[in-house]
Amino acid sequence: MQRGDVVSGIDWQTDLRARGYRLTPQRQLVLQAVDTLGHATPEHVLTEVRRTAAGVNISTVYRTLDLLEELGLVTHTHLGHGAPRYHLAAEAQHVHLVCRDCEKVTEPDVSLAAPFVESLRASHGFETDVKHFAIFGRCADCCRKTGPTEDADQ
Amino acid sequence: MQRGDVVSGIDWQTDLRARGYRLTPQRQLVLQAVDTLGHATPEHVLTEVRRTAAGVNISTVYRTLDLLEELGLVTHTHLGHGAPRYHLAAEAQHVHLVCRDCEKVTEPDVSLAAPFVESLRASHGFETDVKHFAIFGRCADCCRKTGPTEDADQ
DNA sequence: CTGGTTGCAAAGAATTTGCATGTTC
DNA sequence: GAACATGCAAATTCTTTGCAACCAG
Repeated sequence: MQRGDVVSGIDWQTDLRARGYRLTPQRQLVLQAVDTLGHATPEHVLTEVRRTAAGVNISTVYRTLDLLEELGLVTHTHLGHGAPRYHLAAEAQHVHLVCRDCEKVTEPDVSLAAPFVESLRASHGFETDVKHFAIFGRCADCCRKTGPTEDADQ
Repeated sequence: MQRGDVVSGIDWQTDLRARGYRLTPQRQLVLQAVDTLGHATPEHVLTEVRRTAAGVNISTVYRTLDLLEELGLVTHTHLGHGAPRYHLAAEAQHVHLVCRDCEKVTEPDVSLAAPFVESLRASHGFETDVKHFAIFGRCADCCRKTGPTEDADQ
């Protein structure tokens, strides 16, 4: 799956209509922006969309993101405090390591979490939604700067 | 460490004063409420505090939670969408499994995540803050009700 | 007494909603 | 042309801030 494949594909447009929704420029642009930006906030998406269509309103972005999520095209992740981050569902196969100091986000492949996901299933019958998964801590760079594990758990 | 030990202890009160802060009824009550309630929102804390002291203001709760966090007495966790949840730092030795359907929170011991934390350290030099860690998915009960893994990753 | 704290009200930031107008099918 | 979408403004929700009155040390 490559960047752009989902957005330009007609599958989702067909599905959209099949459910009684309509295809609008705003919906195409929002989906495009989510694809282009990576984990973007609604505000980011708005800014990107407005580069093409200046009149688009923030409430349309919120409504459209909800719709695209309902259609299964995008998902959101909570990276902490602020606004939720949206990305294409198709490219969500990574976990998010968020540094508490520099706020950098690293995205290792989801397979890294597989043993952990499996242990949760075995011990608690819990089916982990890795797409919604954010992991907080301190990145390697910041560990080096701030000194060793001054506050880390474990 | 038992419930109440931190709140009634004089260590934090000494530390508070040593840093030039003052001991007020509001601060004691907020700390007490955090202890009593478990993972509570600021709004929950306010309600609990007002059972004893009706005049306390929400902004005092926010300010006090920030202060207690700075002192290392409480921490907060993001369980998803809504407001952050506060609990005593001393009793934070668990991870949070949050069910996307029923929103129930299960709190298995932090040791369950130890191998995963270790693998992140080894592969990315990332020091995971297990206290800030929320894991989304579907709990065993909801898996049973809704049918098998209709949407789980992996 | 002196400066840290609080309550109150107003300001912000993020998100949602009502509704008239506009657009897709 | 009818129903769905959008833009706009107002309402919500959550949190922060300015400031005068208050109170802990």
